[in-house]
Amino acid sequence: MHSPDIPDIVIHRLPLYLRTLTILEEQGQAITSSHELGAHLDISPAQIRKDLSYFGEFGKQGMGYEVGFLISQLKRILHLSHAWDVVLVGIGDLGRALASHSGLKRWHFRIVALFDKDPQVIGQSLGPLTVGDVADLHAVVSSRGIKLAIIAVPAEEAQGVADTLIEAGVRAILNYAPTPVNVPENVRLHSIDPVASLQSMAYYLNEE
Amino acid sequence: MHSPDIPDIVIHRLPLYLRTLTILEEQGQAITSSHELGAHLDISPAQIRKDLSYFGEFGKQGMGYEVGFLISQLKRILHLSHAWDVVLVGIGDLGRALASHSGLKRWHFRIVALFDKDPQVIGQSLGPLTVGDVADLHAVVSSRGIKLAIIAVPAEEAQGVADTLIEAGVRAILNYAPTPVNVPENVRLHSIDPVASLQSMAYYLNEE
DNA sequence: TAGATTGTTAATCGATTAACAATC
DNA sequence: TAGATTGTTAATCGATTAACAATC
Repeated sequence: MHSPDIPDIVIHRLPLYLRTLTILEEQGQAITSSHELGAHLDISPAQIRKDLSYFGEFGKQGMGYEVGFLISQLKRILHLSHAWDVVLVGIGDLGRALASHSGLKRWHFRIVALFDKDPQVIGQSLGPLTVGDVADLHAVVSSRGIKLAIIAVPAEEAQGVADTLIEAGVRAILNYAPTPVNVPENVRLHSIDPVASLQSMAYYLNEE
Repeated sequence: MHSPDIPDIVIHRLPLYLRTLTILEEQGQAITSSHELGAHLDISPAQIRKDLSYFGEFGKQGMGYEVGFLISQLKRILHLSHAWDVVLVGIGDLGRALASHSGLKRWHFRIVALFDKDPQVIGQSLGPLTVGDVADLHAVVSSRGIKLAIIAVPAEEAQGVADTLIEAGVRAILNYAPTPVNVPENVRLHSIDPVASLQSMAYYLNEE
């Protein structure tokens, strides 16, 4: 399918290349170079060329990269050629903000099911969707074959929700709960943790 | 002040240690070990000991680490002994969710000022705060000496807002706008980008 | 052709891990 | 004391960068 030996950090940079290329394309630019991409992203040209070389040859010597072609190749590599269904668990303030996040739709991540455990929240409508009872999470995820999930529940519930999702067939989780979540190694996990980010940034601030 | 040669990736792990230690303390545990911390976080014990050794000696051979002591030391190292004022720019759905984020208060990051450019939003109240006009951003940030900012504006406005913040004295920015933001090297920047995260996770999912 | 830029190799740089003496 | 665990060194591992032949 795909080489399992490509470093994860390389995979993480591909979406950045894709986004910059998309902006260039919207601006009507047909050709770019590793140097130009690197300048936008603060990444060295050599690294960009090396990253791309894991997947093939996409440029022409002396000339650079054709923007539209490289976009199509990156979408193919990242499996972004079709839309992905996503389940969202935890409909608090953050969950609601994510449910209406236009950037997800724009990039063909469709939130197709919402769940919460609070009886006050279950049954509420958000746009076209109705919040389901987390008790039904396993059944819905497995019957619909959903592979991607976003967790926005309190820390205490995150591990349990993750376990249910994985058992139901989810293969990748975006976790907003401020807690470590353990997953088997065949499941991808990204945690988004603004408090941890602020805490590490505080290190670099002088005390007053 | 502090050694500038400590790897950034080490600094990023310290908040994870701090959070796990805090959970252990809440559970009434007085002593822990690099092995136990590592098991919670999926980090090797050797790495935890090495990370801590950049800052001093905090454990006892044969015994481990005193939880409360290590917490206090990590807070000191990360400059978390006092509260930090934070300015939040961009009061959309995500901005509102962040404004009411209890985890920030819990960790003594106080959002003390809100800004937006939309006349419909300016003047609205969120809890104790009123949304200000982004035109006043520079004046408020510089007069209050705010060093930390969260950006939750649309992509097109992120760079301009960042430039204003930095000019007004902000030294670290948590960026939720889905766009690369360039900052001088004496300013810290963390970008939170759920779409990029989902895109890189999609790589690991088989197409169907 | 001359200039530019790719793809790739080898060198460098940096982070992680294994191992163990010190010692509680 | 015996067992356990730290702090640290050296070895290993992996990622980034520099350099350049190939060639558009």
